[in-house]
Amino acid sequence: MQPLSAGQVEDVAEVFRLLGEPNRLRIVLACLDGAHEVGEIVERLGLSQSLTSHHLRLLRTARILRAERRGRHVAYALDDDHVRDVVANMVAHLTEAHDHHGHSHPPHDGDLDQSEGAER
Amino acid sequence: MQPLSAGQVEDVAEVFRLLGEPNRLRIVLACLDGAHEVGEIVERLGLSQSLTSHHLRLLRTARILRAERRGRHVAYALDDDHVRDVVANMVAHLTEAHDHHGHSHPPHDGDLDQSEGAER
DNA sequence: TCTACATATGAACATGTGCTCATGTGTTGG
DNA sequence: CCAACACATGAGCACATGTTCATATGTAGA
Repeated sequence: MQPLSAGQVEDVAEVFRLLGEPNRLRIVLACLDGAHEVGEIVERLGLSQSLTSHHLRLLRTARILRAERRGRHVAYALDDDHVRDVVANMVAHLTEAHDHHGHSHPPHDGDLDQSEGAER
Repeated sequence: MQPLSAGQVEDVAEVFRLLGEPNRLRIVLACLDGAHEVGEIVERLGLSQSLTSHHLRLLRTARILRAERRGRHVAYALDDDHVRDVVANMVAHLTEAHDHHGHSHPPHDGDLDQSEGAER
C-alpha cells in the first residue's frame, strides 16, 4: 500500500470520524440491511427526530448514506458498499474471539504505565 | 449479523473515533509496516513530540497500538491485525476507482438539499 | 387551500477534543 | 551520581461537536 496523500488521509479520517459517534454508528448499522425511513430509525433507536436528522445530514453529505423520497417519507440506505464492508469487518473483528478481556478493558497498557495502580 | 449490544456499539465507535483524527490516523498508517520508535514517528509526521505521545497514549489504551521498550527508546506497533485489516480495507475502498468525483466532493447531497444554491 | 404529517434546518449551549507549554519519569553513558 | 536523552503526563486554551428547542420546508389528504 503506497503512502496516501494528505487529502486522502483526511478523507479516510473523515469517514472514520463520522462512524466514531455511537448514535451515528447505530444509524449506519440500522441501514446495513437495506433502506429505512427516518421515522423507523427514530423509533428504533429512540433518538429525537431532530438529532436523527442532523446525523443523517452528515452521513448523507459524506456520501455514506443516500436519501430517497417515498411519498412524504424519506428512506436512507448505504450509498455504497464500501462502508458496509468496513463496518462489517470491524464488527466481526471486535465481536469475535478476543474475549480474554471483558468488554470494559482492564488497565492493560502494555509494559508502560508502571506508575498506574500505586500512588507515589 | 446479529444486533450488537449497546456496549459493543460503543466499543466499535471508539475505535472508529480514534481512527477519525488525521494525525492519529497517520500514526496508525505509519505503523502498518511494522514497529516504529517514537522519534521516528515524530520526525516522519512532523508533529510535536508531546502531541505524538498524547496520541500514542490514546491508541495504546484503546489496544490499537502496542508499546515495547528498546533501550531508552519505545517502539509502537499494531497490537493486533484487526485494525490493519479495517484500515487497509477502508483505504483500498476510498482510493480505488471512484474518481468520478474529485477528492473534494461537490455538493451532491442526493435528491434533497434543494434549498441549497439559491437564497430565498 | 388548509391542515396534519414527515423531515430538514438554524441557533444556542454544554461538553469534548486537539494542541501547546511546561514539567515529570525513566534510561543510558560518563 | 549526574547529565543528557527519549518519552510521558498534566494543565490550560481555543475550537469542534453533539444535543435540544424552535421553526422552516415539503408532501399528501380533505
